Amino acid sequence: MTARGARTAERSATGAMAGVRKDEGTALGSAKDRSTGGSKAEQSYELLRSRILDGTYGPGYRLVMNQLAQETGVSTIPLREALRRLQSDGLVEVVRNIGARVAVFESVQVEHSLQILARLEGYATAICAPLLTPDQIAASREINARMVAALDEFDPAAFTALNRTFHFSIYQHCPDAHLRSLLEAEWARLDHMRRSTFTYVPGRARRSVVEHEHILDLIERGADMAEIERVACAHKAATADALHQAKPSG
Amino acid sequence: MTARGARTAERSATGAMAGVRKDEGTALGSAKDRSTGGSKAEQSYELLRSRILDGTYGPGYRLVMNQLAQETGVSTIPLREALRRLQSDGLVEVVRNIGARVAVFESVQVEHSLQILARLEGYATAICAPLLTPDQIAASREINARMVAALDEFDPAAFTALNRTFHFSIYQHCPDAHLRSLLEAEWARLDHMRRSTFTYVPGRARRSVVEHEHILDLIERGADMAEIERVACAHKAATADALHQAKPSG
DNA sequence: CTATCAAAAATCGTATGCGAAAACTGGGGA
DNA sequence: TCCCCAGTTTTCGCATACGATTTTTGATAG
Repeated sequence: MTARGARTAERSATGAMAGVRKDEGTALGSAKDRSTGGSKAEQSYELLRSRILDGTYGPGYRLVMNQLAQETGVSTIPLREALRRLQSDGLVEVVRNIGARVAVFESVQVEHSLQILARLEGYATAICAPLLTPDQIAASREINARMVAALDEFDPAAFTALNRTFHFSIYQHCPDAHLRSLLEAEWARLDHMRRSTFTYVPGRARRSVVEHEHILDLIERGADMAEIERVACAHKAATADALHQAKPSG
Repeated sequence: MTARGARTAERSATGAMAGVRKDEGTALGSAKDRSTGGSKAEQSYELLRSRILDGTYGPGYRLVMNQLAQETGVSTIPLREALRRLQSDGLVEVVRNIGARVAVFESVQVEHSLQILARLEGYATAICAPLLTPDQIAASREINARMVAALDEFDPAAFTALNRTFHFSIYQHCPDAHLRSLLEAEWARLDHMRRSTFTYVPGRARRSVVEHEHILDLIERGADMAEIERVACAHKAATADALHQAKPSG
């Protein structure tokens, strides 16, 4: 081994993130952009991600680095990193020497993602259940009530958004940060996929809110974690199945 | 479509100047390496990842870009991408303007990861079960037999490696590529974590191979997917529980 | 001897520029 | 008419260089 690297890994074992707060500097990105995030790579990642998720860059949209650089005012290097991260997230597909484009999903993958999410969410819901305070349960119940309202107003978009908010309200304090991260990534994928193939099974939403209430009841009465997991998993798996029934063509 | 026209690449505002040519056959830079491994970013990713997973770069090891660049012969740009991807994988922690270091895990996270893996693996095993041919089942059974052999020879490392091989032999043909990707990432995390806190519960391995056989039997006789999922999930969750019992301090 | 501050070192962040690989386009031959 | 091939264009890949920020250290006052 090279003796040169002997001084590595010795410094500052604490290494915690320092709360830096330094403004002033480059002329390109507007000042507020920097305050929100950190590096331009980070900002670019957030920007591209939000644009993909809100549909500005639809499925199949080609993300050309030079073009994006000119558009956002940053150079290609931060954009490259952002695209790589989005690639890891599964939101864009990158081909060497060809380019990157927003991922295109087939409808069957929505079901796949829902099934994966069912498992993760079931587990997360179960381990978070004993940690929830009555206040938090009430807040979740209130979100569910707003879902009913969105349903009455025939607002599928709001319903979907609230659905996500509902589930995150349950496992937002999940002790396993990695699990939270996986859930967020999977929800993001799902949100984007639903933009590709807009899927909405009519009868499903009504049952969904009923199941939400059931889950909350189980949590409230301190039910067994295994049962909560089973119910929460079945809840989302039922959505996947409903989708499968509605679109057997794939 | 619409994205096609607005390009205006705007290149080569500069004429011909400073034709610097570099032709050094460095460690990663030789021409034939490109055909084998892809881009240098990809190669760097694979290299760093393998070194982290095989323990060359242990937990907490500081990954200094300049040093890595000098060591591997590539510039910092591909290394940055590699580190970002490893960050997404959860194998390294990157702090802005500070540096990257190999992630350090607490023993409780091994249990968390095992629990997550249990859910994903249970589902994957279930949906792959009807797709397995008798030959493939026989191959999996043979791997399980080698696990028994490793157990008789008191070779925990080989046992762990075979355990991974066994499970991948079942869901290697999983129709959901994303699920495969998640499983691989989670296994990688787990492999690395086990390097941090070497965990091995004595009695667990024997039961593990028995449960493997049980899972194979269920697959062979075409059992219900729900039952296969339940058993496969319980199999790995039992490992997590065994760990929890053995180390209540974590 | 300790605390504080300034200068220096170390490290990351990103802009610029050039080379290389793939796609596109046009012309020539079967 | 269709296929093949060479030149052009577009785009990514990455090496270098410089700027920004953080940490460390050495000197100095208390």
